[in-house]
Amino acid sequence: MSSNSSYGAAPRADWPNVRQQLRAHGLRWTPQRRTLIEVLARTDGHVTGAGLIERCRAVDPATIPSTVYRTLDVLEGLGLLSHSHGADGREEFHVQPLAAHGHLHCDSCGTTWEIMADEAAAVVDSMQRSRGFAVDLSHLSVAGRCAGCSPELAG
Amino acid sequence: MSSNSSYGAAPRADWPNVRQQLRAHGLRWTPQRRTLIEVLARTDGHVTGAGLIERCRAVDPATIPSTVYRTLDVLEGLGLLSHSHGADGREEFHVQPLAAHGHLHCDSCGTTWEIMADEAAAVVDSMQRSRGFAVDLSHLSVAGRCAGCSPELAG
DNA sequence: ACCCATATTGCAACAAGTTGCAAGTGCAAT
DNA sequence: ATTGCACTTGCAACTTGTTGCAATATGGGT
Repeated sequence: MSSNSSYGAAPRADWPNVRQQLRAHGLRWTPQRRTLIEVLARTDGHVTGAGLIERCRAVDPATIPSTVYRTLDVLEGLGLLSHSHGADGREEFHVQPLAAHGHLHCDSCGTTWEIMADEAAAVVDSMQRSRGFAVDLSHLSVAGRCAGCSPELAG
Repeated sequence: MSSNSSYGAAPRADWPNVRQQLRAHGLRWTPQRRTLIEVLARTDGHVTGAGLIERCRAVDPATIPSTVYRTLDVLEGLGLLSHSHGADGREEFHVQPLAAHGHLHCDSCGTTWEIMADEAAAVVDSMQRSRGFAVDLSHLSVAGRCAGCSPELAG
């Protein structure tokens, strides 16, 4: 058995206290949730639902998909993570980093970039002004063609 | 130019000539495609893939899902329609109207609005300038909370 | 330590798509 | 009308999620 001492704890979401947060909401701490949280704590950035299930199975082969998806919902409710839909519509979870952000996805090369708040200000402000609509930046996913793949440069 | 009040039975896609367009691309005209196109010609606005299949079955009960999805891909390739992903990630097809546009979806009340080019100019221009990224407006789907559902007004 | 209310789990069925492949068919040339 | 190529179809298996329900387990109270 490998002693899982400090694994280089990252200052991301407050994983060590998830248990308290769950309890504070009348929710429970279960082995299955512990597994998923262990995986999430090691996760850096984006993951798809399927990817998460795969990693959970590495920890506990008995992992059931529906349980993972449901726990993911709960954790999103607690604000520990958010999800959006990639260009193919598949779910993409994002471990809550220091700031909410959207994504830019190139249909041609498949690369994905993050759009931080200042860059997205254009949309956010515009929708807020013209419609009073509050854009959910963490769920924003913009598709198109990146500079490197643009027709002009590609020839 | 913000006077697009007449948005009714406009000269939508050129359905009568789809056959010619297919042929011009070395593609074929089949009964199954004819069925789907017949349905699309009657369709006004947005539809989900499942919804389209359902309508096709009303015309031809023998309709097979994969065939519909594949034909949809072909038609999208011809530029006759486009698709994006709703807030739940499900596919949403859009019969090509007079202009490409994105969508605004309220997570609270579920209403969806169309964002026309001028409104989306903020994002499009911003991404083009800062990253040389060409946003695909027809695939853009922005989620958030509308004015009517905003906490301030609702409380 | 025991109880109990109810949050969760596991399972199976279902829904929306996607994909590989062999059989079928449109259509342009002959 | 016939032929042939390659575009299409139908089918089945698979992927990603979602949902209803009965069985189980968590955690506060005693």
